[in-house]
Amino acid sequence: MGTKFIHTYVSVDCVVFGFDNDQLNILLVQFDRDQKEDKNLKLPGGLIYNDEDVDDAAQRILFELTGIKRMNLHQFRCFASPDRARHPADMKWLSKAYQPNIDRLITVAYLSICKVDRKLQNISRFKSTQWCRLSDLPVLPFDHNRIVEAARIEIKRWIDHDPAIIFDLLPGKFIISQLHALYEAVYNQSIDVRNFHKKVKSMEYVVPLEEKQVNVNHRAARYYKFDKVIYKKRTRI
Amino acid sequence: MGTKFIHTYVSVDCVVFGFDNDQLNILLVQFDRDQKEDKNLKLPGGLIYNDEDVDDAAQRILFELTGIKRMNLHQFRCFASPDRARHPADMKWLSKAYQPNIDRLITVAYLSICKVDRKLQNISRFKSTQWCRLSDLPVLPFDHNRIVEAARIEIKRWIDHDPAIIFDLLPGKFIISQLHALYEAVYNQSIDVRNFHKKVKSMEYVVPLEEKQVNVNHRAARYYKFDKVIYKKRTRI
DNA sequence: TCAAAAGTGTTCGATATACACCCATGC
DNA sequence: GCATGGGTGTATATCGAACACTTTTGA
Repeated sequence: MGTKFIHTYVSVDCVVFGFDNDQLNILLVQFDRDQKEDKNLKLPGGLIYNDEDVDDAAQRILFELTGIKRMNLHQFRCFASPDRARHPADMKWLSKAYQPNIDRLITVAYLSICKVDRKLQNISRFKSTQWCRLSDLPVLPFDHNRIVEAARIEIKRWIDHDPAIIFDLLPGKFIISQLHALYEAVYNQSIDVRNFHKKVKSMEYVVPLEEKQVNVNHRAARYYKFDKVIYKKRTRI
Repeated sequence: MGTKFIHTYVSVDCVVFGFDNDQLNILLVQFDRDQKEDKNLKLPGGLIYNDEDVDDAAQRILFELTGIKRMNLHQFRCFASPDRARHPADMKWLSKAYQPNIDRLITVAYLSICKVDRKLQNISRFKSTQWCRLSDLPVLPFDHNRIVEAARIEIKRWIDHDPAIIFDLLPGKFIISQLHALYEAVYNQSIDVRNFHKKVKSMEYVVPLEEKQVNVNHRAARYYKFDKVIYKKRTRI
């Protein structure tokens, strides 16, 4: 009976979305699975500790990676295919990074978002972090490509459930066209500009600032900011 | 390093909803954790095997419990608090049911639904299965009460995402008032009868039958059925 | 004829969609 | 003055919410 049941390590993997150049990006980390392979990028993640909840592990890993203490994050799925960690190159990396003979590993996937202009402080064991456009994502190890696909679907549901989180993808001050492009990127469909302006006007928690763009060779756009306090009041009603 | 990372068993737990007497019910199993405790009810679940995906484990456990081959099911959350399996009574039961010294156990929770009038064939190691009204759920072991709470929230999202699954809670032929009561139970709010009839008429996949109630001491209600084929056509457009 | 549940329509407000032109700015 | 992106309003369709009475049946 003792060998019949799975007895396994558990990891968390985080899909951190950012927004830049009218595109959704995700945060990848560089590791050295095999020097011959060109990029060695993967989703940030790691094994959870004894006496650690998975939610806490995800927070910890994101903190180590970005320096951000309490990131907004959202668990969305456990990936546990028996084959997911059996590619030889992946097993080799696991042996080196953790310990030998890990032939199976289940992971709990998290979704998070982060402003791309935020300065990140990487204190993790990964060499470097980098933003990568969702549209030209490389082939990732394990089932990380599948995890990203699932995350793309999940982020819509998350934003539908709590519209405020979309503003975590933008800088503190933003112009309407950025917000517009972001909505288009998240929902992957084009949105009429006039209707979009109307929609934004109806969000009283998106407040216009006095500041406008400078030195642009077209009409300067007004900056807006997201007002958390107004938002919270609203949603309680 | 070897003892730093969690190395654990993994279980699945299933919250199976049924609908009866205008109420949501869930399927519980009886086990014998401790003869002194009165009921010994818990959520159906069990450890996953080596070489088994969690989704497959959930299917297997539900099959053993109900005899149903491919149940409609939906993973919704991993519960992994370090304390969740540390109540002495729970640990005692784990030792007996599986093996000694399980002090930590993470679980992946699934949601499923089942017609309560369906004859269930329990070939699992649990003594018996029984439907229990959600409104008078006993105190359950582990964090099963928390899991049920999370499932109540999740079932709304699931139905919003795929309206067809609500019909899995009803018998093949049903009357509008049953469907009405079901919606009220799931969304936990009262719904105007007239508006509800209108809504049902707009669902062309809910088709009226010739058959009506007999021997009721009030106007006989018409039976309806859910037409899967029409539903699938619709949603593709 | 009474009790009990079935069944039926209209109005209103809010929300989403479709659609095209002028404005400000730097070069 | 022109290229570039910023910003604006109206009309229509759709959807959800509110609201009360008549019908059928068995006892």
